[in-house]
Amino acid sequence: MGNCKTHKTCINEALKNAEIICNEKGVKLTKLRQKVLKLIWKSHNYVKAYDLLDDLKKIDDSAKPPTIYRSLDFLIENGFIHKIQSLNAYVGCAHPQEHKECYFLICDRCQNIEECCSEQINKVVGSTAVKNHFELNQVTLEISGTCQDCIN
Amino acid sequence: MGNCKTHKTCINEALKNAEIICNEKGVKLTKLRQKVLKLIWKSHNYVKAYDLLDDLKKIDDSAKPPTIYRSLDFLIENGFIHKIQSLNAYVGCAHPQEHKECYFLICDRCQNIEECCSEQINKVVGSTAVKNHFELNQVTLEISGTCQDCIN
DNA sequence: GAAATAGATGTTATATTATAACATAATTGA
DNA sequence: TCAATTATGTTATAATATAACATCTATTTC
Repeated sequence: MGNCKTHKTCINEALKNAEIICNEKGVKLTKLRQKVLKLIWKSHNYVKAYDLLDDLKKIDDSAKPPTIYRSLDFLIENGFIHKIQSLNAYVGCAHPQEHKECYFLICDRCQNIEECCSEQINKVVGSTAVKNHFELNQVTLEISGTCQDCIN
Repeated sequence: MGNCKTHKTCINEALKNAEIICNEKGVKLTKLRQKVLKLIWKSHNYVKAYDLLDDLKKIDDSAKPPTIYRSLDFLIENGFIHKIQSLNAYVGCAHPQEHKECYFLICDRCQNIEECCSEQINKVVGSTAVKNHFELNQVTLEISGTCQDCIN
C-alpha cells in the first residue's frame, strides 16, 4: 500500500525471510544483495534498475550496472523480488516462502504494486493452456489501473 | 501455427483487414505502415524491432529506428499488432476487428504465438480487480511454454 | 594451513531497446 | 493556393541490459 504505516516492519520481514530462505537453500545473501533488497523494499512501489543503481551508488561507490543486475538476478532467481515485465521494473515479493504463481495489480498513479495469488486464476489459465494443448511454463499477469487509495 | 499451410492468406487477410479498419476510422495505412505490417506478418512468430528494421532496410534504404518504432506505435494503437511485454517483441493481431482483451500463448521453442480470448479469464481477472477495489485499465497476460507442435 | 576451487564482485566495454528533437515532404482542407 | 496537419527523414541520445575478463573472498581438499 502507498499508505503502509508499518513499513519498517515490511522491510525487516523481507530481509529476515530472505536470510532464512537463503540459509535453507544454502545460497548466500551477501551484504551487497542485502543492500539491494533493502533498497527495493524502500516502498511497495516498483523501482527501475537504474534508479536503484543511483541509490546504491550513494552507499557503495563502486556500484555499476552489472552490480545491480547481478543482484537483481539473484533476488529474482530466489523469489525475493519480481520483475514487472510491462514496466521493466522490479518490486519486492510479498511472500517468498510459499511461492506459487502470482499476479500484480499495478497502480498507474502511485506506482504501488499489490501482489496477489488466486487459485481461480491459476485454474482458468491452466485450463486455457490445456484447451490449447499447451505445456505451460511461466505465466505473466500484470494488471494496470488505479488502486483504491488513488480512486478516492 | 508454425505449420500454417495457408500463410499467404493470413498475410493478405491481415493487410485487407487493416485497410478496411483504417478506412472506417479515417486513419491512414501508408505504404510504410503496410510494409511494416507485412513484415511482422511474415509468420505467426514474434519479431523483434531491430530484426524488423533489418528486414525493412532491405526494401527501404532510409529506414532507421524511429521509422520502425513509429510504425509499430501506429499499428499497436490501431489494434493491428500486439507488443509482447515479456519479450520486447511484436506479433500480428489475429482479429483486429472485434477487439477485446486477449492473451498470448508463447512457445519458447518455435517462437510461435497463439492469441486467445477467454470470457472466463476476463471474468476472473475482473473479479480479482473488484475484490481488490482496483479500477482496471489494462491487462497483460502472457503465458510461455511449449506449443502442441513442439511437444510432439 | 596452503593450495586449489568456486563463487562473488569490480571494471570496462558494448549490446539491445526505445525516444527526443528538429528538418523535410506529403496530404488535407479552408 | 496557402496554411495546417500528418507523416517521414535524420541525427543524436536515452534507457535497459549483458559480455568478458580481472580481482577478490570464501570454501574445500589435501
